[in-house]
Amino acid sequence: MSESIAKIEDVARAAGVSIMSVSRALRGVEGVSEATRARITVLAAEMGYVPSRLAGSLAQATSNLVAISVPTLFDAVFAEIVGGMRETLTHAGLETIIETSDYDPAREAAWVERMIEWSPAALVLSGVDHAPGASTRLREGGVPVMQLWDIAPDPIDLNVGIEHSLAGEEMGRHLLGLSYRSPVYIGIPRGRDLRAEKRRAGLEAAFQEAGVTLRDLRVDAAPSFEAGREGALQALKLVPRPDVLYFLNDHLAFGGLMACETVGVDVPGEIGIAGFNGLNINNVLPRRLTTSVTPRSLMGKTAARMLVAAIRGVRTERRISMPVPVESGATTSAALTAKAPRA
Amino acid sequence: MSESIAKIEDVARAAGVSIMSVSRALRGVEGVSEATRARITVLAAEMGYVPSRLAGSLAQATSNLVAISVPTLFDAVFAEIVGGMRETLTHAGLETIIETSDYDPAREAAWVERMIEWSPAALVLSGVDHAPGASTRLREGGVPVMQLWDIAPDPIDLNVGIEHSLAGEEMGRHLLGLSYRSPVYIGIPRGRDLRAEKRRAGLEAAFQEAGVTLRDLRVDAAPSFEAGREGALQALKLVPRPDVLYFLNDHLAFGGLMACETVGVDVPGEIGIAGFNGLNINNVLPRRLTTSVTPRSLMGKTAARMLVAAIRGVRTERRISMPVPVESGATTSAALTAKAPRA
DNA sequence: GTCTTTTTTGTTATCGGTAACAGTCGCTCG
DNA sequence: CGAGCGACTGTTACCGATAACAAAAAAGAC
Repeated sequence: MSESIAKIEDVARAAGVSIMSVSRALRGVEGVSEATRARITVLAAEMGYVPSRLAGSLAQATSNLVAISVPTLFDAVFAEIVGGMRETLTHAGLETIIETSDYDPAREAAWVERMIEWSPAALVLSGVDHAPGASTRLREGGVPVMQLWDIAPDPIDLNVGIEHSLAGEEMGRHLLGLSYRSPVYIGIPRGRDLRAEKRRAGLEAAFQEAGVTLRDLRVDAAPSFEAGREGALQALKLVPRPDVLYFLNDHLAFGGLMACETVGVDVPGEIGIAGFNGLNINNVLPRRLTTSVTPRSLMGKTAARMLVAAIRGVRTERRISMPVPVESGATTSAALTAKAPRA
Repeated sequence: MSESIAKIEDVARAAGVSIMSVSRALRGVEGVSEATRARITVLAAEMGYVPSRLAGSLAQATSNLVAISVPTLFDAVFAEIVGGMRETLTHAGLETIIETSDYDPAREAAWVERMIEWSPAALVLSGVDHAPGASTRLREGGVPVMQLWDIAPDPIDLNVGIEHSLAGEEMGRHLLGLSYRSPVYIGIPRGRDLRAEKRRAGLEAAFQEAGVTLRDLRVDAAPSFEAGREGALQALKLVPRPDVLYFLNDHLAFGGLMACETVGVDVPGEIGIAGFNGLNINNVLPRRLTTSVTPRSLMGKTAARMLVAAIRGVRTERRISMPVPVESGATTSAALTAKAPRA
């Protein structure tokens, strides 16, 4: 009970020293003899002394908080990115505070405002498309900012990610190479997931170059299994019937794959399926998804390292674009005969 | 540039009032005329004034931080629980700070120590089994504590969750009712996921009552799809061959289901499969998993509401145990003939 | 029109630490 | 043997707000 009220002053009095000595001793800062440091450390532990981060951070005008904003945690992708960051950050003595913006730039902007009030050690945003106010605010603040998951032409500060349009393009070329000529993109309504739109655009560009038109199918739902299932069911009814479906991501692709299985459409015999991310669900599927493999954990780890460096005043590279190789699975195939566009 | 240094004093000077008036005006607290409040608000916005939470929280001896510890975010289950909490908490003006303990009580305990330094508004822990030190520390602090996901006989403070042993028991009875007599539990090594162990124990108890012995199969891997796949492959080689597999959770169960499909074992014709959680992946599977449906989002929401009440000094119920109904899917069936134990 | 009340505004002390500077003390060095 | 130096330890002045109380101004009461 007396524990909860022990403050640095009490420890100082008990040890017969000034509070500065206690402060120095407990922080592991130079300027105290080992003898007194030991005495103080023991005493502090005995008294159950808990230093106040609030006071400490206030005095030092900066905290050890790293604020991270992700669209959602339901998606394993962001969980993995955050997971990749955490280890490095925790190791560096940084605390992480997480926000889910639900793909809403306004929410993200509001969060930025709130976070700045905490004098964070750094801010991490997902993507590079922010509400106008947020970017301005971030550029002028002295806080290190990391933009993750996407690549910006002129990042606010630090930037680690992948070129989504390029990933889409490469997948497009890959599918073209497999002779697909009637592709359909299946995603959620325009503007919700901007990175997905970039991939779609890349895919479209690749196909367009070969004179092939990409059709669009939007399902108004959360970007998960069910949306993919729904999208696939609708796509199968399209006339002319598509020969390949490019899903927003692996979750949707999996839902689509299951839908095909349910209604008895052979994959890749009758139709091809491609996703995005290379989730680990792929490791157990009887038929691996064709997908682009994103380096999620590595991305997080790299970003965290850069941040720690930046926080410590060391400036490293500012912008890292990571490759997103296409992984050819068993849900697409070049062996099809009926692949000429029937349009 | 001057923006980043504007402090309450500057706003006060600019508005020609004392800093207390500014403080009151901006916090929406009583004690300022609407006229001056309006003037101050505008001025503060113009000057880009950002109040310091560090200073504010220090002065008020409490912050608006709610610290949440979950084993992992990779598991959609915890993402959903946290998601359920967030909305309510954010709405109440509370910030959430998340830790992943990776199922390690020592890490959780260390985190508790670190978090207390922030004078959080509340602490949320997953499960009810903590390192001895942590519990003590938490009981004596004046901070509201919520234990989530599991039910404790004597919670530290607040407690919302499900009875895992009961969930296991009910599944056991359900499987018994379907005439299964040679069950195998597939999980990760003992002691890693304590809730899973309780479910297993419940299942075992139910079967034991009918004179049936439960066999154990442990896969030393992360509790995900792959572990289930691996476990199922091993289980299929057991002699006598099991007639039903109870997986640690739906992730593993799905991996197991896929493994069976891959090697051509008919489910539920040759073997039954049951999981735990009722994940949404179930909504797209051609063959729905038999599972126990956990109220994850509701659990989070309920917990958040109780916490907000507690933080505001209102005491509500302290302990809520939620039901976990068995959902009979298409991966188990009573129609089997070869279900007599061959042991 | 004077005396209360009530509302609005300001003052002072404090929250729990840390930075920067100022002593102290014991030794080494010339 | 006193100056000079390095290793400790202490003092003072904040960090940027809020609580509690005090004072001044406005609104009512009679």
